[in-house]
Parts: sequence; structure tokens; C-alpha cells
Amino acid sequence: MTALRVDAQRNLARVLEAAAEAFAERGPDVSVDEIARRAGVGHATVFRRFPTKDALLRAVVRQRLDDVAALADAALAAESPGEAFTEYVWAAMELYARDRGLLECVDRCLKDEKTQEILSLSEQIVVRAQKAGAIRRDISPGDVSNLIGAVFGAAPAAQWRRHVEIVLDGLRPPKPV
Amino acid sequence: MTALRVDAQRNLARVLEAAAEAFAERGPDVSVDEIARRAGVGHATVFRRFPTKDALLRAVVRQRLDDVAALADAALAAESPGEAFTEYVWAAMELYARDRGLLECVDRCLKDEKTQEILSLSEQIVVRAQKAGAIRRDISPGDVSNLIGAVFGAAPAAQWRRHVEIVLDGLRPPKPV
DNA sequence: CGTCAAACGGACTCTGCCGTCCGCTTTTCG
DNA sequence: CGAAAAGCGGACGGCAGAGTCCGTTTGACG
Repeated sequence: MTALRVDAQRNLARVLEAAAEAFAERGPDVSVDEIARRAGVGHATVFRRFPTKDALLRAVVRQRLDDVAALADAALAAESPGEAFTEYVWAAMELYARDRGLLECVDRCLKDEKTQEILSLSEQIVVRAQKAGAIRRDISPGDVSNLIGAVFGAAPAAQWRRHVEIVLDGLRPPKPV
Repeated sequence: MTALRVDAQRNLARVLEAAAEAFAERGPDVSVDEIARRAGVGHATVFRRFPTKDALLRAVVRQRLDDVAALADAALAAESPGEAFTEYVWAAMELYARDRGLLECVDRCLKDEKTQEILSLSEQIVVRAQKAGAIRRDISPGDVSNLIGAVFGAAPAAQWRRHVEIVLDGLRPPKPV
């Protein structure tokens, strides 16, 4: 496999950029035609680099998830597990908030390795916080991501912080009576 | 407008039943063909009674929402606003749990009068509970429905009770420190 | 510069779905 | 019973989106 021709490289970059933008704005259901139009190429060019629309989606998601992975690594390295967890949640949500359609895209890539990796890291963060007593134990680590993701995804853009705040409150262990 | 022929009445009933079942199982995106197949009629018969697929969806939703409306009325009539709210939430979610796709169908019928009516009733229930001090005041009544609906909709079937429990905990006013 | 493989994109196919049409069947009612 | 009206559903049209084909263009390289 030799290197791509320079025009092909440029087009590939444009496609990835346009796809990231389009998926972020409109979610995973934007048509390939729309992406190609944004990239200024024919849609056949998209399919030459990515065998299916799904492959393109996964490529974009993997790219965007790198930032989240960095946040997760930092959270796992931090001293206070409880604070690390809430800070991780806020930072990650802040990222998703910039690209509103991304969450739905990630949902559709659950089988993807990269997505699984993030999920696994997130679970570790939760487990650490649970062991430290910062999160109630009657919910599985995986469900915590679900819960927060769902609330974030459904909240009106202006209100998501308050909604997430409420869930975080609910996740704290009930004070002993 | 004279009455329907008896065979037409029977088919109409079958279509409504099949549609309710299909929408509940598979969500609002089941094809009209699928519904017609379940009802044992041609899909043209469906379109004869309902001008569009959306009209059929709305009819089904209106029908199913009657039960929810009854719950809401009961909650508004109850003495303790706080208890009435939580009981209403649990009862309504129990209904949606039986027909998992229904929630998404309701989402798609937000403009429908019946849906608006339920939303309005739900808001009144929340307002009452807020006035009674059972729910924190830093969230709008409409957002409470959003929040609970989102969590319920995204939760794995076996876990939704726990997830809703957590949100309810988060919705209680923070204990004064 | 000239050749050739790589890349391009418009046109095409295929699939799934909504909604309509029209010739045939069934019910109704005198 | 028999005509008229109501109902039926298979076939059709149209649309949108995914993925393919192929004649044309363009960059790589001697």
C-alpha cells in the first residue's frame, strides 16, 4: 500500500472534517451526500475511502473520542476519586455540548473498540469513586454512564448543567439517617 | 357521515390493535406495511382510515395516553402533593415499561393536543410538589418530565426502577447544611 | 513532456418506505 | 335477489439514501 496522492490526501482530510462537522450538527443520520457536498467532493469519493457510511461514522467518532480518553486518563490519575469523577463528568459533557450530535453518534458505535475503551475507563472512574464512598453502590458503573448520557442528551441546550447536577446529587450515597 | 360497514369496523379495530402493538414493540419507525401485515389487511386499508402514518401514530398515542391522564387526575386530587408526585411517576413509568416503544412515540406527538394535556397535568403535579417543598425549585416543571422520561427511556429494561429512584433522590431539595 | 495508474464524480442501481389508483369483492338495503 | 355503494388490496409512482460503475481528469514519475 503506497501513499495517497496529494489530492486524495487533501480530499480525505476535507471529508473527515466535513463529516465531523455534519455528524456533530445533525447527528448520525446526515446523508453521505450532505457530507460530500460540505467537503466539496462527489459522494463516490467518500465511499472510495470508507467502504460504508458506518465506517466513516466510526472514524469520526474514534477521532473525537481521543479527547475524552485524555480526560478519563487524567481522572484516573487524580488523587481524590470523588472529585475526579465529577470533574470528569463535567469536562466530558462540556465536550459533548460543543458537538451536540456526537453523543448519538457514539451510541451507534457501541461495538467499536475505541468506544468500548472509553466505556471501560469511565467504569473504572466510577468504581474508584464508589470505593471512596463518593457514589452510591446500588448502581452498576456502566449504568452511571447511561444515566448521565441520557440526561445530558435529552436536556434542552440551556439546561443540561442543572439536569446533570441533579443526577450527580442523586448519585451521592444517601446520608445515613 | 354514515356508520362504517361492519367489515370495515372490524378492520379498523384490527389496525388500531396491531398498530398499538407494533409501535409499542418497535417504536414509531415501524413501517405501515408491518402494521398492515400484523392486522391481516393490505396497507392501503390502513391509509383509507388514516390519511398519513402520522395520523395513525397520533391515534394510538391518544388512546394509550388516556390511562396516563387518569393517573394524573388522581395525583392532582390526592392530599399529599409530594407522595402524589412520586406515586404518579412510578405508576406512569410502569405503564410505559409495558410498552417500551411508546415513549418515543409520544415524543413524536408533542404537538398533539392530548400530549400537551398530559404535559400540562404533569407540570401541575410538579408545581404542587414544589410548593409543598418535596421537589427542589431550581428546575422548571417541564424539565422534570424531560429528565425522568430521558432516564427511563435510556435505562436497560431491568434497571429502570433504580435509575428513576436516583433521579427522584436528586430532585429532592438538598437538606440544609 | 508523455505515459499510466490513481483519483474523481455524475449517472446509475437497489432497497425501503409512504401514499395513491383502480379493478374486483363484499356488504347493505330496497 | 340484485343493484349500488362501500370497502378491499395488489400494483404502481415517487422519493430518499446507500453503495457501484465507468468514462474522464489529474497527479506521479521516468
